[in-house]
Amino acid sequence: MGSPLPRDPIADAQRNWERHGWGEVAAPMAAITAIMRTQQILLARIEGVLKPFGLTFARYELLALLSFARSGALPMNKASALLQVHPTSVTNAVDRLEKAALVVRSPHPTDGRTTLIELTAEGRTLAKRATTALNNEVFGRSGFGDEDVEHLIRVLGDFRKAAGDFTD
Amino acid sequence: MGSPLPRDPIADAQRNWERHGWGEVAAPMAAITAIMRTQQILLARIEGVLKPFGLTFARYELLALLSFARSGALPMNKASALLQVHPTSVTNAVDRLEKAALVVRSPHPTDGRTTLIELTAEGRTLAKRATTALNNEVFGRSGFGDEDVEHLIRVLGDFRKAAGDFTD
DNA sequence: GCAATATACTAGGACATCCAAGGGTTTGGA
DNA sequence: TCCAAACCCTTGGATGTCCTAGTATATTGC
Repeated sequence: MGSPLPRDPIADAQRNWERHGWGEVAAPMAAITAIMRTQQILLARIEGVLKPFGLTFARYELLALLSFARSGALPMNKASALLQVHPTSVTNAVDRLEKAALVVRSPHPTDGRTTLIELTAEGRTLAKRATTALNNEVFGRSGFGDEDVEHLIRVLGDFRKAAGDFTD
Repeated sequence: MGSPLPRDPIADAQRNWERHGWGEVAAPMAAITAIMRTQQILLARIEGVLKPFGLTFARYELLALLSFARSGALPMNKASALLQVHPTSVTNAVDRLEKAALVVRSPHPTDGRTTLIELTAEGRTLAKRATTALNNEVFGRSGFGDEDVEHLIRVLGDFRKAAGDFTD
């Protein structure tokens, strides 16, 4: 999107924070800002790999989730909970996936309120192909060292748990 | 948005990856997914704090950036580069900030292509108040330990540099 | 058994991000 | 000098996220 900057803008922000008397929180501010930016970079890479498949990350996540469900189907509310996104976001993703014939909506057998999302054969195939691409082109070349990966999993896991994501 | 899950969905995904023969990349996948989710949680907290000020994070970042510029003004392309977002995102943010009378657009004195964004008095005041709130309610209570913060800054800094964000 | 409450999904709206294109301004090489 | 290439900002369109209702179906409690 732009050429490299001569200096790290987040390190600069951290210095500005310190210079203005916020030294106490300058480091956490920098860490949080770095997380935001890293997410942006990673998302762009992922979307780039998924584009040829006609998928976005949101839709891919749903496909992948369904592909791991024993029956290949899940209630929408379950998907919303597991993906940790708003129910309307799932509705949105399912609308588009259904248009692409990758999933189908079907009524829940016993609960009339619930809608099941079911993977189609094409959906399952595409999920597999997209997963291979992502693993080869993004996750397999994350740029993070093995130790850093372990550290990230632990630190962010603790954070997410403290934030109320899960009990465990 | 939902109540806590009984189990960590990312740890489950990692197990699924391993179970399907992707053990090599399961850990980086989990780390990356954790970064995405952590960003989502942090963004929600930040937006929650900024809402009373009538600000979003994107607009706040622009205000904060301007407040650190000596003259309180910056060219739009400079802001785009420093915030590392697409130029159209800056246009969008400036449109709204200008409607709220927090910034003003003015022509660049020597380059007719460039537009300067300038902080108004209210903009400067609001930036200061919002910064205090964010520092007290988010950055000051990040939930990350001091060592983890240092580690995050280093690891993500290396990642961003490798991704081409800056030279330094 | 029936009304009140809780749940599930969807429609509409506000925002943010990016990409593709278009119009105006500068710069640089022929 | 002058025109093509480069640069800057904006408009319009596609997506995604969330929130706030609104409708339909289940569950609960009296």
